[in-house]
Amino acid sequence: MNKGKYFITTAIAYTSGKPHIGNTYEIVLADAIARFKRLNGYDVLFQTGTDEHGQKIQLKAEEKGVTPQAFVDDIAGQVKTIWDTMNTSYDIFARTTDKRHEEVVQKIFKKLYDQGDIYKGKYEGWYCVPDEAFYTDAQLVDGKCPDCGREVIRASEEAYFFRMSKYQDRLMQYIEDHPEFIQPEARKNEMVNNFLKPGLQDLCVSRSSFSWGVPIEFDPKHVIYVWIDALSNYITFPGYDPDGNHGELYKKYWPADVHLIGKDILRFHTIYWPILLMALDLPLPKQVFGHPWLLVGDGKMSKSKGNVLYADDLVELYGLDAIRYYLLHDIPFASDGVLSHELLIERINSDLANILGNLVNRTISMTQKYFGGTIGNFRETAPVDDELIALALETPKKVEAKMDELKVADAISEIFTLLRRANKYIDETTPWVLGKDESRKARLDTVLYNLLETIRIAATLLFPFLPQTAEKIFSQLNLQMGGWESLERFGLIPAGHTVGTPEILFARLDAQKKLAEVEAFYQAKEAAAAPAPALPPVPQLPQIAIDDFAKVQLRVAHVVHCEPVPKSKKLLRFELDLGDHKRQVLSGIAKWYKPEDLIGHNVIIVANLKPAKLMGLESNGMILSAECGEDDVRVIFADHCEKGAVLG
RNA sequence: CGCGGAGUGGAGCAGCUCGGUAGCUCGUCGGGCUCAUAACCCGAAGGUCGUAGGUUCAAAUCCUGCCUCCGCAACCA
Repeated sequence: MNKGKYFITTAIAYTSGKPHIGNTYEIVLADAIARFKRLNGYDVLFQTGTDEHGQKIQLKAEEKGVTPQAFVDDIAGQVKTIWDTMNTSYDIFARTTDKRHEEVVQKIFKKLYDQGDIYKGKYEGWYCVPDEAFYTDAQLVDGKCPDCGREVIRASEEAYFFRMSKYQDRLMQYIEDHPEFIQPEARKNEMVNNFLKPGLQDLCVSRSSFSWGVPIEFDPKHVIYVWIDALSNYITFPGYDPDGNHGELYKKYWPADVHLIGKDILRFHTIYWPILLMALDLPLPKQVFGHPWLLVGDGKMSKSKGNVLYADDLVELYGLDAIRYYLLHDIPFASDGVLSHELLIERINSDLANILGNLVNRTISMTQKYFGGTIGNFRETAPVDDELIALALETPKKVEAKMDELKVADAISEIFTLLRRANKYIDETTPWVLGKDESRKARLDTVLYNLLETIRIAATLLFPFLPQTAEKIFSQLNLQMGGWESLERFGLIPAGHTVGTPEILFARLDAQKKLAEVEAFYQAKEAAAAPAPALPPVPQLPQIAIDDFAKVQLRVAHVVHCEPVPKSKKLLRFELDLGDHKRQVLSGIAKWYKPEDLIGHNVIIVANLKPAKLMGLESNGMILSAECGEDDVRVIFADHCEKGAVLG
C-alpha cells in the first residue's frame, strides 16, 4: 500500500553551540511525523542538518583557536549525537559546509544574478575598521562597535541584493490562494501584516565583512549570506541542480510536504524562501509549520545560570521514550509548552506507567498465569467484546486524521483512549473470576486474546512516537510488528500463539525521591563542570592618552524622577538634577530596575554625550552601569557624592 | 491609536468558525476489585468560562470598552 511520497524537513541547527531541549523538540516532532507517515504507507524522506557558516561561527572558532571547519565539525557532531540519542530517523543530515551543497549554492547565486534578480549595490552602515565589520544603527552599542567597543565610521560597500519586491504580489497571491501554506493560521496574519503589506525591501544576500561562507564564484571577495546558503539546503541535498541535472531524490520528493520550523524563523521560510523558489521557477513547499516553543518552567534547579535543560541529561534521568512522550504529548499545538520535572514525573506515572505499562503487564501476566503463555485455542465471545474491538479498529483512522493535521498530541491521546478502554474491559470481564472456574476457560481465553490484539494495535500505533517502547511490547507479545494493513484487522494473532514474559515498561516514580535525585544529578554535574568556568576574557581595548579620557565628562546626577517609557520594554525615562541644571536621560534598564529603586539616588552619567532620540524622546547623556553577568545589569550608584560633581 | 494571540473548577488544556445541558487529563475525596507497577474500574466535590456593558427568548461562544499575560515589530546613548 503506497500512498505516495512525503518529504519533511526540520530547520537546520546553527552550529554555534550545543542544542538544548527546545531545539531538540523540533527534531523529535519531525521524527514522529516521519515515522507515522512511513507506517501509514508513505514513501518518506526526512531531512535535518546544520547551518555552519557565518560570522558568529568564525569568531567563536577564533576564540577557541581552531579553524572554523574544525569548530563546526565538533558542534555538528554534538548535534548529530543528540539527534541520535533521541532516536530520530532522519534520512539526510545536511551540513552546509558540504562541498556539493556549496557548489550548487554558487550556481544558484549565479543563475539569479544572470537573470537579473540579484544585482550589485551598496550596503550602507556603520563600519568598524579593525574588525572589518558592518553594523546597523540598531546594532551599535553606545554608538560604538558592539564587538570591540571602538569607534565606527559611516561607510558603504559593495554588496549584492535580491529584488524581493518583484515577487511580492505573487507571494501575497499564493498565500491567499493556499490558506494552509502557513501554519498555525494565526501566524499567517503576522507575516502578511508585518512584512508583506508594508512592502518588501530588497534583501542583502552577500557579505564581505567575514570570510566563513560560500564565496561568490565571480566575485570571491564576497561570501553568500545565510539566506541563499542555508535555506537552499532543502533542495540542494536531495539533489537540485540549477542546470537541470537533478538527482533522483530531488525529482521524486520536491516540493517538500512540510517544513517544520520554530515560530521565530517563520519569516524566512514564508517570505524569503518562497520568493527564492519563485525566482528559480521551482514549486513551493506545501506547508510551513511554525511550531511553538518549549519553555522551562520553575527556576528552582539552577539559580546562577538560566536553567537550560539538555535532552541528553533528561534522557539519562528519565529514559528516552519518557522524554519523547512528554515532548510529543504535552506541548500544545499552537501555544508554547512548559517543561518541568514535576510535570514530567506526573505524566510518566499516570500515562506511561499506570495506563500503558500496567495494561501490558497485567495482560501478559494473566496469559502466563492462566494458560502458560499460549493463547487462542478456544473462542467464546460476548457482547462486551464488541465495543472494545470496534474502538480498536476505529483508533487507527482517528490517529491518521489527527496526524494529517499534524496534531501529534491529539493523535497520541486517541491511542491512550483505547488503552483506557482496554483497562476497563478487564474490569468488565473479570478474568480472575473466570480463572477460578474450569468451565469458563474458553471465555477467559477469548478475553485475553482480545486484550492482546488490542495491545498489538495500540503498540503499532505507538511506534512512531515511542519506537523503543513499541519494540519492547512486541517482544513481550512475541510478535513481529506489522504495517498499516495489520491495523485494519482484529484477530491477526494466530491460534496457539505463545507470548513472552512480562517486564515492566515504565517504573512508577516516587516524585519526592526523583526530584531529590534530579537535584543531586545537577549538583554533581555542576561540581564536575567546575573549576569555576572562567569568564570569557574581555578584549582589552587599545590604550588611550589621558587627553582622550579628558574628552569624556562624567558627572554625578540626582534622580529626581523616573518612569517607564510607554510602549517600551526596555526604556526608563529619567529627570536628572546636576546641581547647575536639569536634564532628561533615557536608559534601557527597565528589565532590571523599577523607577522606585532609583528615585532619590545619585548615579553617574556621561554628561557630554551627543543627544539622541529614542522612542521619540530625547536623551541627553548616558547612565553608567555594569554588566555583571549574562542577564544582570547594575547601575553604579554614587549616593555618597554630591550631585553635579565632576569625575576625573 | 504598530500587528497578532491568550485569560475556562487546585494544575495543564478542549469548547468559541455554525449562540441553547461547560468537556478532557492530572490532582483531591468516597466506593469497588485484586490479574497487575499502592496500579485498574465506578462515583463525588470543585468553575457566575479575566472584567464592565451591549445584541438576543437564550452567550464561554457575537459586538464594544477596560485590565492582565504572551509573541512579532521599534527602542537598550
